[in-house]
Amino acid sequence: MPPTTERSRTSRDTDSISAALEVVGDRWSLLILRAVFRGHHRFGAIRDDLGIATNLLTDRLHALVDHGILVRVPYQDRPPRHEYRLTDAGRDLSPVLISIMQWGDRHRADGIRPTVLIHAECGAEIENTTRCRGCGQQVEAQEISAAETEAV
Amino acid sequence: MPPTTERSRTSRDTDSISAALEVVGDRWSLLILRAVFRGHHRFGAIRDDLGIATNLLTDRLHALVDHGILVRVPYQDRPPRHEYRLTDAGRDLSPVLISIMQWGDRHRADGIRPTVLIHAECGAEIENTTRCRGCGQQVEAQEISAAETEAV
DNA sequence: ATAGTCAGTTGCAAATCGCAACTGACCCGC
DNA sequence: GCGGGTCAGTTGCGATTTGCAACTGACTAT
Repeated sequence: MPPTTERSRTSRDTDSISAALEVVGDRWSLLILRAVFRGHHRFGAIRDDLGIATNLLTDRLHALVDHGILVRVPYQDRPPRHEYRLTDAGRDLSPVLISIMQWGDRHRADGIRPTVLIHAECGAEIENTTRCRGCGQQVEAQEISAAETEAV
Repeated sequence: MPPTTERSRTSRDTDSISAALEVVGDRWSLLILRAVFRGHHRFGAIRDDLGIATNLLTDRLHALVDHGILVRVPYQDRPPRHEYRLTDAGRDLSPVLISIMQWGDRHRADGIRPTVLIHAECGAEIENTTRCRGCGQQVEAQEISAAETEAV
């Protein structure tokens, strides 16, 4: 007999998008990570970059550390101070940030000029794409289906 | 004289990531879009897929329509009923969803098997990558810098 | 007439957010 | 050794947003 819960099971409980959004799906976490990607590693620098209330910043930083996205590394002893650095899992979020940025540039850019990312090693432009491993083509949402469910 | 505001300007006000997150940066919007991508186009279907409270679903759907991500199209007259379909801007969010999904599969998958997306036309696997337009290499976060700011 | 579906409203309690003020450990100049 | 400044937070509290549950209104089906 399958386990019976009070409420019927929804796909919210069982998939990786929801699991990811539990960690970075609030109003600040991705912005904090963006700040860290940009080189703001200290409490005050992130606060100044974002204008976030300090109690929220404290909470979010701790949560991101707990979830293994940031690490807190000391940079001086007296007084004890630390900075926040990305873990591998944190760095792996860069495609999320970049795809959001690209969408914003395309569909929300009201006079803001798009951010251009550069590959440090060769100076060319970086882009995020969703493509087919087989034919190499960039694919549109309509052409996507899932192995088990219907799409995405 | 430049316009003076009460609080100093932060990067939160001026970039496309924040602009995008204003639209899809809450706890439900991306999950709703995922449901629509999966083929749930009607109020009840989305509600059942997500287990979301109906007042919130009403709000979010209206907001997504207002922001041009969904359209409300009638599918019957008596009683008047509509379904929610993706606009081009909405479909362009698929890379965001896919990159989040891939991250979740890599870093949050506790026994959940990863979702595999298939290119309908050729049957091969779809993946989201961040790569350099010049050298074609897939790039890591460390290798990225921005044209004007420091990174991402 | 009665029940059921669908797409919401409405009311209200609980959780979260955001501002502002405050703390505590320390450094620096004098 | 005292006042002023920095840094990284806490604490208090009102405002906003969520989440649950009950209810409504337009219809269909039996």
